Amino acid sequence: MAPGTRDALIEAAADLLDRGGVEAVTLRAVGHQVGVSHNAPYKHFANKEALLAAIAAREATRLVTAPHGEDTPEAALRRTMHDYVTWALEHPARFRLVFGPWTTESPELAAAAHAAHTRLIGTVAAAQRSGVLPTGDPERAASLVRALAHGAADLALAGHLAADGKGHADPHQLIDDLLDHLRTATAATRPAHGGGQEGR
Amino acid sequence: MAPGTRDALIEAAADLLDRGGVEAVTLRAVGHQVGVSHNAPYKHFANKEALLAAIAAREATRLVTAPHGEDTPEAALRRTMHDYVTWALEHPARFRLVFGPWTTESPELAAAAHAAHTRLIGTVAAAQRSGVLPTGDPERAASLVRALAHGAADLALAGHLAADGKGHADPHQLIDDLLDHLRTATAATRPAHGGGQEGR
DNA sequence: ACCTGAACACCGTTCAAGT
DNA sequence: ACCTGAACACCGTTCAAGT
Repeated sequence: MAPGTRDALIEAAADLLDRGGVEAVTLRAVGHQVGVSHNAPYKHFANKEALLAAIAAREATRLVTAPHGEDTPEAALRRTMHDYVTWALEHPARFRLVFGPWTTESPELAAAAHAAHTRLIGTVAAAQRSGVLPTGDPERAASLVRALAHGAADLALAGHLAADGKGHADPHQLIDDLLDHLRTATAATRPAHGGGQEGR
Repeated sequence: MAPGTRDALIEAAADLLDRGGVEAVTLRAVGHQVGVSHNAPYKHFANKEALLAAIAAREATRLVTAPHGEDTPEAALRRTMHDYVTWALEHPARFRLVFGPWTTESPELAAAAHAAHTRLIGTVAAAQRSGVLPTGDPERAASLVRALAHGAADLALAGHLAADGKGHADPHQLIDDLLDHLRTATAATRPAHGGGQEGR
């Protein structure tokens, strides 16, 4: 498998990223941690941004590859969104790297993001069919749910959510609030035929 | 009024920020644009972050100070959220500065943010009373609406919303979608008594 | 009270060499 | 094919002076 200094560079950079944020990942520190000179990375990546993009691609691929237990459509959607903010809160720097603006075009990163997007649309479409999400373009509904989770996570990370420290607006609560309201709205516009799924 | 090089520094920094993002605002460039040495800013700000915080505070104050026309509660809420994303899309760097993580404590910035938060809660509470938003803690409902607008703006700025270029998920559309759904959900849980407000 | 010039430590990036 | 050392341009920040 060869020594694989390229993987070692990514690993070291990800470690520095988790430990001190994106400002802590410097080519000199990365090289030092791997035991290599500070410009050795240029033999494996075009520049620093390409290295960061490689971290983002690795992380995004892992997220998409992670197994999803089989649940009812609504539970699957809820868990997907909760997992999203849980991951964001645990790994702020990775979150910003993957879902922030991309300065470098990375085919793997784009592919992973597209796969995640496609899977979410499928989950949303299933939830729509089971009557817990309003009908309409599944992509549009997916964007709605995704935008809320993203905004809740981003505001929480920035410290702009719980204004009075009373825990008034936990990101997880906001996700449940949204899905509850959407289910209520869906039930209202549907011709009442029993009350939807009560499958446990 | 004195020459006011402090204000000139803020103005120049904001100009550089709009033009080339936060990475373009360098103390040397700021000083040069004002016609002063590159360490003159240290006579007015503790460091670079304090200068950026001053920009954020000025911007946040302007946002809160901006006049709000008098509308029906629902229209006021809708306009507030649309204005939020319009501003974010027009001034991405300012948006990230004001609503991103604060690295420096700025009393003015905190005060402006608190004022904006308080006003939004008032708008939300009025919308709740008029029956277009679900009842419950106004702060919680405000956070829901705010998180969606923030997430939609942030994803759009990062280029992660319109996946297929078909304009499937415009941030403004998502805001209207959310408020439409919330109104529907509210009408459903309310004892029907005519259909809510049709006040013009 | 405000500003300057030189200096320091730290970056990303390039390049001529080395194996 | 991969790596090194020196060098360059650019940062934020500090400090001894100047007025």
